[in-house]
Amino acid sequence: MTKRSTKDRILDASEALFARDGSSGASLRAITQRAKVNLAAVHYHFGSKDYLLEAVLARRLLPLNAERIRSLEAYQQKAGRKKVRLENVIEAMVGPALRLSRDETKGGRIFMRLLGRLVLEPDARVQKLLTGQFETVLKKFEPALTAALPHLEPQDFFWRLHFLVGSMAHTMADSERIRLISGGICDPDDTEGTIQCLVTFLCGGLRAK
Amino acid sequence: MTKRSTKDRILDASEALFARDGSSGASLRAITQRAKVNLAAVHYHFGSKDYLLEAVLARRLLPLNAERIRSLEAYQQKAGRKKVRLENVIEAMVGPALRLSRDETKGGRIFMRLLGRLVLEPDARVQKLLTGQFETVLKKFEPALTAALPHLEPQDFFWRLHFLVGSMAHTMADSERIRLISGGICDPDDTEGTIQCLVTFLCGGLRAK
DNA sequence: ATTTAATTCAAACGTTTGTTTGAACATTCG
DNA sequence: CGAATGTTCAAACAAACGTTTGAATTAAAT
Repeated sequence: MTKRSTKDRILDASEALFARDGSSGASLRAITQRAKVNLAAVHYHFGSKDYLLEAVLARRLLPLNAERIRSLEAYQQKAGRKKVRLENVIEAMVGPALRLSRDETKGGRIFMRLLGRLVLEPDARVQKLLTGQFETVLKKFEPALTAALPHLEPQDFFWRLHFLVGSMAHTMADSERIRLISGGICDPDDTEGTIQCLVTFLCGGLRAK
Repeated sequence: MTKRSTKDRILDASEALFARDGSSGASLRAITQRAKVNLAAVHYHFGSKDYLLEAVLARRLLPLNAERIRSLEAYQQKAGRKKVRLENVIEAMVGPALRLSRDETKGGRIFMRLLGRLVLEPDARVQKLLTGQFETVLKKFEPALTAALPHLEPQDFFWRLHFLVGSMAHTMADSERIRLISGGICDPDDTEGTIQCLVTFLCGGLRAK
């Protein structure tokens, strides 16, 4: 067994503690202690606490969005000249994210909780990074979405996209509450079932009225 | 003009800074400075920083949930012996919350951002307070909801309720991003328009398939 | 093997943190 | 009035914070 590098151990520990305690609540001392690494290693490898947070985000966000786009393009190719079904567009958008959020080997659940917290953090650099990522994805998805929802006014279109993001983010970030409030009826560990349920809900909402 | 009491000034300042910087990011010194109050006043009036946070929450949550239940009961009375329409049940659930979130005189926008942040905070006391509040509301709404959605399996029912909470929370907490990503097309200050748009989307999703 | 560079480490830096203290001030009540 | 209670205040507390430093150690290159 070859043990993980210092950098990776710091990233893993940061992800976990940023998610649990928030970006200001998690201290570098707690992080380095968990990573079994010297305190100064953070500044040596990442420069500062802020840059460390950016690195934690980039490590997961870049592959995720690449996978979303890849998935959409696969559906587009399969559809050939016809337009992609709404269900498939939505699946390409929320499927990869939800699958990542449930993939423990990639720290998914933890990362998604962190992401959920950061959405409301007003730190300028973090916000720029997040909205930048979102716009990249949106630009790729917008044509397919409008094609699948031709009757929708622009105003309703963007609002419903906003609602979609809310449902998706909430489902990814908070996977245990649903088990609690449903009295165990719903199982968030059934990833594909959750995705299908979410896609159905979202398509119903997007097509409403 | 009669100026606000020390306690209220502390609550106002705490709400704003907890929302902006997080519960651990906001320092008591920043809070008391903003409130124009002595540092020790927090401990005198509230006991500790943690109890202060609880007080900030209780001040808004208790009236909000009372208003939700009041609104649902008004619809039930108007419906008489018939069951309440789904649109009205949802309006009673999300309407008061969204109206509060847009009511500047009650610090709504600020409070909702705080609420959005706290949902993912694992602090035990905060979590107990939040889920307790939610369960109180759910218990009142569940009969009306299942009556309006008779064909829905329990599993789908709870999942969709979960998605609903996500859309609602996201819309309440983050009122400026929608303006940004829509290029100004959507106006989050149009409270009633937003509510109607959200209700339509949610009912569409809840009734899907 | 010797030099050079990359990495780790313990220790300390100056701030800022939540909390406590005891005296000063204000208000209320007998 | 004076006693008593409620409230504010400046100052200090120890602890924890992010960051820096310079020497010790390891790895790579010559």
